[in-house]
Amino acid sequence: MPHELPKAYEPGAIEKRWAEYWIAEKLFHVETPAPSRPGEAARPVFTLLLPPPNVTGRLHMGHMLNQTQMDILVRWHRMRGFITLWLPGTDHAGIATQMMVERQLAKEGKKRREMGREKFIERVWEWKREYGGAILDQMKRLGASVDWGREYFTMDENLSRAVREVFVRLYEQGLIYRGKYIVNWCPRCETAISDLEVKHEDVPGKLWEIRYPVIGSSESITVATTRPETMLGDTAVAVNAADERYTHLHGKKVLLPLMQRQIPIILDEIAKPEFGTGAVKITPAHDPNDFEAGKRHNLEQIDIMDLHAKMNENAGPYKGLDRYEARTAVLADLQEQGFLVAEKDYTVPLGKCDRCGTVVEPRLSEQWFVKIEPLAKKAIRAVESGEITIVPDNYKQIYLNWMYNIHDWTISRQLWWGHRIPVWHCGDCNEVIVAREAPTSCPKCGGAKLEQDTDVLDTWFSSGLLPFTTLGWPEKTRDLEVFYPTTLLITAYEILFFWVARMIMFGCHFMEGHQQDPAIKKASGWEDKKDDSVPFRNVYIHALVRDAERQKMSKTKGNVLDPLDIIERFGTDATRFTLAAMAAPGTDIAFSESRTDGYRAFANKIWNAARFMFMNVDRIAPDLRPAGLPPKVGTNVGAGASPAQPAGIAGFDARTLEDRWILSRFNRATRDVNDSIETYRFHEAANRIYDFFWGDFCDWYLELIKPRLAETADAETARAACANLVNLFDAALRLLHPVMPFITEEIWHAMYTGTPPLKSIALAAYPSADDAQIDLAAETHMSILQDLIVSVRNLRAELKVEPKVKVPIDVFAHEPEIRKLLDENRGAVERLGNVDRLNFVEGSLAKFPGARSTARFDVHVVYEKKVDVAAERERLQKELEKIEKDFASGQRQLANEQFLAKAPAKVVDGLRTRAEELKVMRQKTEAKIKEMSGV
RNA sequence: GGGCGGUUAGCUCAGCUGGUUAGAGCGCCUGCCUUACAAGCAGGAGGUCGCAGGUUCGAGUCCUGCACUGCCCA
Repeated sequence: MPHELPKAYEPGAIEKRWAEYWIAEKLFHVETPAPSRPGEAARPVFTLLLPPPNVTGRLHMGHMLNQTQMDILVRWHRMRGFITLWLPGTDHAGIATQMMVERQLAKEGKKRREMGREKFIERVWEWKREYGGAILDQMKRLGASVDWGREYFTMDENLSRAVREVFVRLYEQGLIYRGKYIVNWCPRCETAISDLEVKHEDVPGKLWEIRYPVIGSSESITVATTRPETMLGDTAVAVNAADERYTHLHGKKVLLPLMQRQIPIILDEIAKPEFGTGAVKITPAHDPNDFEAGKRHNLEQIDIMDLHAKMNENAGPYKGLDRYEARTAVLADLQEQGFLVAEKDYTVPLGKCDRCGTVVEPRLSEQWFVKIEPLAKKAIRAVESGEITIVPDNYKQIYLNWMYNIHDWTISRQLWWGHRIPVWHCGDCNEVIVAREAPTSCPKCGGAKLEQDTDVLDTWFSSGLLPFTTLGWPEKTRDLEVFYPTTLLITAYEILFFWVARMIMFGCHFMEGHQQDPAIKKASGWEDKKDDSVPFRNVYIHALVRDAERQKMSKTKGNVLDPLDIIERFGTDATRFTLAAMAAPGTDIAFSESRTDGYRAFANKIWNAARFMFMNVDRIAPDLRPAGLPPKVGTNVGAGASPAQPAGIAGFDARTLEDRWILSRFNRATRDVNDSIETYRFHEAANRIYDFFWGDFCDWYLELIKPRLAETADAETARAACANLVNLFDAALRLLHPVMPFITEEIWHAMYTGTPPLKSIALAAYPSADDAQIDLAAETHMSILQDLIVSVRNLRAELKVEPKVKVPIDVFAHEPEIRKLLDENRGAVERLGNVDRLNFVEGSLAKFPGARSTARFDVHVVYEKKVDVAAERERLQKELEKIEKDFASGQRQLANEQFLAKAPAKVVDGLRTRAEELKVMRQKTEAKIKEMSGV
């Protein structure tokens, strides 16, 4: 069957088709492996949890980068014979989802509270069923080779049960408590949020100084504040005991303006003498520091706002005003009554809700907290001891710093959508009942008036459990034995604390004592790890994707790139390749479409190389198939498959210089690519493949073997060359597959004309390097040959030889070996240099105009047209200067005894060789300049 | 205020543990529709590696200071 491939690569149709095929064939589904039988070797395991995107989310460039990197590693491991499990799922995203549905309701003129909790939640589920799969559908377009059969959602019943189990256990262990504290409150979302969900921002604002009259004195104390409205809730003024300005006022009281409340002057460290007037107002119910100070001094806590941040009855005449209206009113009244001393410009730090941008209000409220220190301790140890590795390693220090300074975690949210806290309150005796399942009566008083806590848990509370709950915890499952700890987590820096740190804390706590199946652990290379409680062995933090101007992408700036749009225009493979090629660890990616365009061209290049191959196969050997495919290497189903695979390229018959050369280059590239992927150096892997495929394979190898494939070549030669081409191409496709899965799949299937030995190239073996196929001599020789051809082309351009005119060349090579090499490959020189005939001469050609020299040869293009003497001399002069400079610096080093004594022999030898070459070059260049000056 | 990064070609970026001649893509210039590919081919120009010191036989790479710049935390 002849191969009919369109002239240009069109990714759209091909990619969609394969994405669907992979899912329909369940290629990436992993059955739980049974315990290995005695004598049977266990297969290594690679497990990866997909950071669950929000159900409300749409795919963005960050997801795409993340998933590209994960997919590269996953496909690479799978092709290397690992049992490779990649677990996909979505996160219920409490606040975001609730907001989304509320917005939808608002359009219908409905409100959440009028609707009632149950109906609202039902509505959210409806929403989820309808739209919740959107982001996963988008993922499918990326080709992510996840196990769709194991897809999870954080609100699934089994995961929810695990959440309750965790809550109850932590409570029983004294690690969850309830209390009235100052928390970050979002008045728009009407819920408490954790420290991490507050984004700090410095904005220009004012600092007001307010005078508080001292009772029984004509004096006043002036305090400074950026939030004058909170004075309504002041219950003290603090001064520093060491501040002599106020010594005489110790023990006195002030009269709070507007409220006419007598409040004490207290002595507390919170007042810093060097700051402002040295006196500060204390509002325990509206500021976290004041809250602490209030506790120290047993001050009254006067809450002056409601949950919408509007003034309540405690704010007296200001009741009903929103906090900013109240500020204006308070300032006006203070001014009028003569208490406002000054107003100064000031930079005010503001905390905003991460979700909705509303300014967060510190609010006194009753919340549930996780006592974090005991959990943090284990999580610190796991990273410090190296049981978990974080790459790049500067994030290790960032993680540890944060962990050392961690605060208790507010886990309750005043939302309806989420895991409802498994706590019931007895209406009769106020007993608090913490239970896995809803109790029917109060264990204390027997009453049946039980009401479940109205709060839900922070979404991160449940996602922090995923590494083990997705594998069946709290049951002791075989999945946990096999796949836990997961191998790797790849995620963005942004959620290092939100998610990564919490997974580590929960994992180390709840999986303490867990042991991975020893045979699998050993096979996977984790023998030296002691702790199997960790949620993952490695963490790789990937970079941020920015726009081409290095700006962070944001909706407000309008510079957000939609990956699907990019994919539409350039293809998924090209987009993946771009992200891979730009993903140097630790560096943000300035995504540029011109790069993607370049890699689309790369895909097209591959496509056309394939067309060339098929054109020849169809004519020369239609029955030809790649050789040496080992059976079922990457198959994911059960055990039995062997990761053993032949290294190098099977069935490659290296007959000529270019054969030996390309085989060597391929093995070298393979070795580098494997090393790079192993160490998350995706950019190196991508660039290495690119250079090999385009620079070596297409630019040189294909051109060099054309004569062997030509119609005039003899059948046996042609068939052998064709076989090499096919085997090499097959190996190159496998090498590239993890980065560009679609085009490689398409061509690979075409190579088998629709009847491949495996369902997918994704299940074929990944190439590994065979050192025996690395051939230094071939690489050196080839590089001399390339030098000669390039020199000839260069001279032709310089002499302005008509493109179609073939010219004779003279070549001088003083080494017989080089002469032999060039003689044997004269055909290549003649064809690729557009040379009429290559003649060897006995003397140096360096002095001729229209000649080029290297240390190994001189070449002269015989052409009547005169060179531009002035230009040529200028060029040579420049070249000579460079040679002199290099030579001089080399000589200086070689004359230095310290250098000879201390530098490694390899470096010294290299320099000596180089010096010899430079000497020759200098001589030749000088001769030529001299000759030209004489003309 | 504390911490972490960045500064290399016109643009966007590589350059790992210091070691021979600092690379790529895009852009630019010149010439080519050479029967796989004009999304291509061939050739070319373009860099005092932010500045100043220091360590070293040797520094784009390590150290110190400075300048500019970005991010995170409080």
